[in-house]
Amino acid sequence: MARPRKFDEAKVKNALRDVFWQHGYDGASYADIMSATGLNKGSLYASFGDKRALYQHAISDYNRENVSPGIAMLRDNTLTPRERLNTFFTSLVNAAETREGRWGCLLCNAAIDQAPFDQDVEETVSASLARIRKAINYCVKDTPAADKADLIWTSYFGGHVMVKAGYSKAVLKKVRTQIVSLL
Amino acid sequence: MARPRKFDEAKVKNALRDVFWQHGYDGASYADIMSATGLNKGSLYASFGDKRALYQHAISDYNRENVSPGIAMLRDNTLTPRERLNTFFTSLVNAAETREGRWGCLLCNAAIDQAPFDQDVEETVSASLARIRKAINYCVKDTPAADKADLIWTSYFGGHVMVKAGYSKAVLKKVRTQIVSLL
DNA sequence: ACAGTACTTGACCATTTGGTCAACAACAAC
DNA sequence: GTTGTTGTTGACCAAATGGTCAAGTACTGT
Repeated sequence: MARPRKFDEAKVKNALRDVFWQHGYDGASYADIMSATGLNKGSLYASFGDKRALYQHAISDYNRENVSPGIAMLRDNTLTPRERLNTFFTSLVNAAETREGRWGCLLCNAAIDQAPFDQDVEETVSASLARIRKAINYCVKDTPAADKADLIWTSYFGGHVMVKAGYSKAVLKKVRTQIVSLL
Repeated sequence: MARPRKFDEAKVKNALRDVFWQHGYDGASYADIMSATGLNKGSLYASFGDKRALYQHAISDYNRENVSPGIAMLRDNTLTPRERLNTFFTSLVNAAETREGRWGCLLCNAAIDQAPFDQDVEETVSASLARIRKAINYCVKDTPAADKADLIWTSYFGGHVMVKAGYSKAVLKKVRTQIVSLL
């Protein structure tokens, strides 16, 4: 059954996600991708397809490893809605002070620089945003903020724009406080 | 005193702003820029500088022509705060259904795809975001939403992410309703 | 040991990228 | 009309881009 793969697929996918997360689609060249994954173009093409396909893999990976845990937390009934929202927006506060944080949110980045030019990306991204929207809705549905779910939702992504713009932790903390005070 | 310029500087700057607004920094090639402005590289270099400088001009133009009027409106005391916020978020609703609207917000786009890699862009963009923040603060300072200004602020930019992701008018209308209901 | 198969490598390709420059053109001052 | 200055043009460049492929390699099954 032929020569086995030399690389760890999960690690390569993580590396792929990180490169695109950090540099965006246009900003990530094959030079970047190759050095991040440790594979060269031939192998990448054989295993995953062209650059667009690599990007899609990156988004899928982000959904699985970064988005889904957040959604699960928002739906975790062992915590109060307030605790859940607080945790959710704390990830934003922390983003403002870590190196990875400055990468922002891959969904947000993809929405802005690729969704208008690639229908597959648009669909994947908006589906994922919709999942988050529903999770927030679920989280606040029995609270005084039940009718403000979409406001909370958009504000989360707006916060990621602020992180990318270089705003400090303090500003994001204010946003978190104001969100939590809704319920 | 020598040969006069053949082009209308204001028109060229508008064209410049639109190209970068629509395609982003990396996405806009000189081919795009030349056909949009009607000038060729030599003239662009002589008049404005390199590509980075062109981008800076685009952001300045956006600030002057697109951001400042909104800020003036938010500070217009002849309107009620509710009217002002409603108008501000209506621009978001309208964005969701026009072609230009799908370009999103240039500040938002610049924050995401260039701010982390270009300190000048970061400074220009975050200064502009700060102006908007102050205007919203001013607008709501004597209302029940006085302590929710930053929430309104981030939510506005989050809304632009949704527009880019392809969300319909209906969703943005919900956000607007929820914002206005804060005061 | 051999053959078959799948993975890996790096050289190679056409195209596009941002950027430069020498030649030319159009005006103002005299 | 001549001169000096500035604007415009398009050919040109090196570097980088995404993508391909023939050759070599490492494993499995027999």
